[in-house]
Amino acid sequence: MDMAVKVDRKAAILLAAEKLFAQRGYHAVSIRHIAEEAGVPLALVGYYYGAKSELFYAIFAHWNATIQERLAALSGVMDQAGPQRLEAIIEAFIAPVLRMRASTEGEYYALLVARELFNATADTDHVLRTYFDPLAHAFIDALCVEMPHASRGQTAWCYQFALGALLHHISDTRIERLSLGQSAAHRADASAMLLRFICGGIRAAVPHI
Amino acid sequence: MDMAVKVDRKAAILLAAEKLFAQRGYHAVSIRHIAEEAGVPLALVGYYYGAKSELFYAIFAHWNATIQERLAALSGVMDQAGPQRLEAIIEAFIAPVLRMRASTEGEYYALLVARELFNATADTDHVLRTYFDPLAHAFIDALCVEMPHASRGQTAWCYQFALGALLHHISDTRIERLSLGQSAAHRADASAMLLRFICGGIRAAVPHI
DNA sequence: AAGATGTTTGTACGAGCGTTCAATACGCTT
DNA sequence: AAGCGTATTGAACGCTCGTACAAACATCTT
Repeated sequence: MDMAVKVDRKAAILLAAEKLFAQRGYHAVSIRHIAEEAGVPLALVGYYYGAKSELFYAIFAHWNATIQERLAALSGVMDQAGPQRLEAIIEAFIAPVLRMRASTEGEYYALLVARELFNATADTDHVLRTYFDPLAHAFIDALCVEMPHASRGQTAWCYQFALGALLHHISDTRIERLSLGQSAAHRADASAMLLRFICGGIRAAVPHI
Repeated sequence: MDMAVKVDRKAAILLAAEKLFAQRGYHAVSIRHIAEEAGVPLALVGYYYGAKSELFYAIFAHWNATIQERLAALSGVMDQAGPQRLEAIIEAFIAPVLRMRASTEGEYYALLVARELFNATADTDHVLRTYFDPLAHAFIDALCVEMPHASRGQTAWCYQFALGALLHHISDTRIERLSLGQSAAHRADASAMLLRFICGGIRAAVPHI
């Protein structure tokens, strides 16, 4: 007669870890804090995920499918050529991230990625290399195909510039007060602006033929 | 007869804190670690700087003069108009940071700023508002003057995109392996590329008249 | 010589950390 | 009912953390 649904406590722990790691950073969050957020006893965290670092890795392993989707979307774009293909490539680069950031399920994962991709330390280097280097290489490859006159060094720089703009946009908390409250009217346009910013930036950064 | 020079241990502590905070993040660094890096006993850190958070604040207070210099350089640029003034504004925005990142004195401070400006948490919010919001407002103001057809919301977005590209470039550690070793030949051009990227991005992001 | 002022140090405290483990409760097949 | 593998729990371990403090030392004025 208990109306309470059987909740997946293992998933609740992962979700709580995602949220807290994203908000405060790995080292600022304790396992006790995660357990409290998830509503489970302390020892259950270790029971399911082992050490704290393994819990951290489990978050990225859990979302790995979304990276595969992004790779698939990119190769779909590269199958056909066209005058606006750079826009399509960048769209495939930023749209899934922005969508995830706006969703309730992936909100904190997107924030966490922005955090950890940006501040690469010795701890997070493994995650970066395993999950995100392939993605980066795929997009840089695409840029090289799209702009044959550019060297890989140049396209790699462009990718990093674009990634920086995207990630900072993802984890931004200042736009409201920097725009003196006038950004709310344009928030819906932010994705389109970012797309134009990155494409225009790339075209201006690489010397034309 | 001691040949050892009298070293400024207070400065050594600040320098060590700068380096370690920049490399590993505030919460991952202990005061004992800082003391060891500076070559002083543990208690001396607290004697000079008080609590750990105050040591953190002291770093930004110490470098505050460089922010004033950046503000002065910007207002110097805004004094005269011209067709390439956007380039001059962005140059005033990124050049001091890149120069500082390349120097031996300011290397870790630049890294630390990139870290903490990006990952704004409750801890660092005070630093962000006190030292870097005025700088951001000044550059957004300049962008509004340069592009009167754009709203402040739009220029604020542009500023954030540009800041993201700059900060990620500052703290980048992946470019070497992402470019398959071909970036070294272009590293000297990185500043110029970033300048063109940001200016081209801004011009493409905001609708023309 | 004596004292005052600022530096330096070893040490200790309480709190919180990650991790472990034996003990218990549960859900299922036999 | 008994057995068994999984889930769950409270308690404890050893350790490191930030911070405080009194004692020792240096330097300089009186």
